[in-house]
Amino acid sequence: MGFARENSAGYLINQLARLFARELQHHIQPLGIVTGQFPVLLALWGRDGVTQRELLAEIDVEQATLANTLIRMERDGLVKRTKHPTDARAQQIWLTQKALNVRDDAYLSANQVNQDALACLSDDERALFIKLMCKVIKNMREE
Amino acid sequence: MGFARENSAGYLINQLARLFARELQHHIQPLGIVTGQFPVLLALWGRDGVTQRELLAEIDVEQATLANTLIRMERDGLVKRTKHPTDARAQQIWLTQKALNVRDDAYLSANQVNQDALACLSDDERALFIKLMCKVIKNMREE
DNA sequence: ATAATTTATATAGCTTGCTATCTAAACTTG
DNA sequence: CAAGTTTAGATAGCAAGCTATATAAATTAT
Repeated sequence: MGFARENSAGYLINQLARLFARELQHHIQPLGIVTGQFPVLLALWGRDGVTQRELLAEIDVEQATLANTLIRMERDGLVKRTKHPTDARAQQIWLTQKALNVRDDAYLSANQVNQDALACLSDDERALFIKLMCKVIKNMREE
Repeated sequence: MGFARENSAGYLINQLARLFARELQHHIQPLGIVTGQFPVLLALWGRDGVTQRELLAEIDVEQATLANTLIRMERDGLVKRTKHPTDARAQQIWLTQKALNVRDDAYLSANQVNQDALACLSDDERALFIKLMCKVIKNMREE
């Protein structure tokens, strides 16, 4: 019995995730945003004015992680929060102009990173790679 | 121009990495080890008594990350460090009996997690998935 | 042999993620 | 309506990663 890193899905995925994160970081740093803010921005670019809970439903992180990310995003001038009109516990989260301004460049960056990373694959391989990842994610979520 | 999370390699890989880490965490927690220690243990189970620099050469993290991981491993009774006989700057890193004892169970855990995660794939798909990941990693390392 | 450089490791300070727990408001229910 | 429960968010505290910088020993070069 042994364990070979080069054939361990978990090991490889960890490597990949860090390589992607680093690459994206380099691309979006000039925009004044960081990787952890990306999924939040994606959701809010779709629709803002939502509560933290509604936002959470669209993002695959724990509530505490999102809460902390929002604190940093507010600090960085990416979102503003207002009291919810009817629920005193809740808040509404709004994008600032700064966050709206970087939207297109952020999309471009993310697409570029994905494209460069997968440039070594054929079209078929790329599609298959995505498909396999989705399959495994689904499987692991069900476990 | 848009951006679809479900088709973004980076997004999916981040998801996957977190799912794998969480799963492995659950499996190895009873052994008294945590995920970040795994690569270090793998290397040291192969050969211990090495310096931090030699260890670093086998592990894909930054020097500072390894240094901090070693501090926690020492705290957790997994490694001991002795002065290097001829180089006063360096140290030699040794596994404790505790670390040696969990080796087989740790291998089993990691293999189990990989197997469960990829259980939804056929043998061909599994092999291909691993191959594609290696290819992309290699590509990203070269960039 | 001294000065300059490189090497081995540590430390500071940050982000992103996690679990667990707290507070306060809003519901539910007897 | 008061008591109990659920919900919305915040907070504490940790791990694992990063970059940047510090320190001290070793090596190289003058």
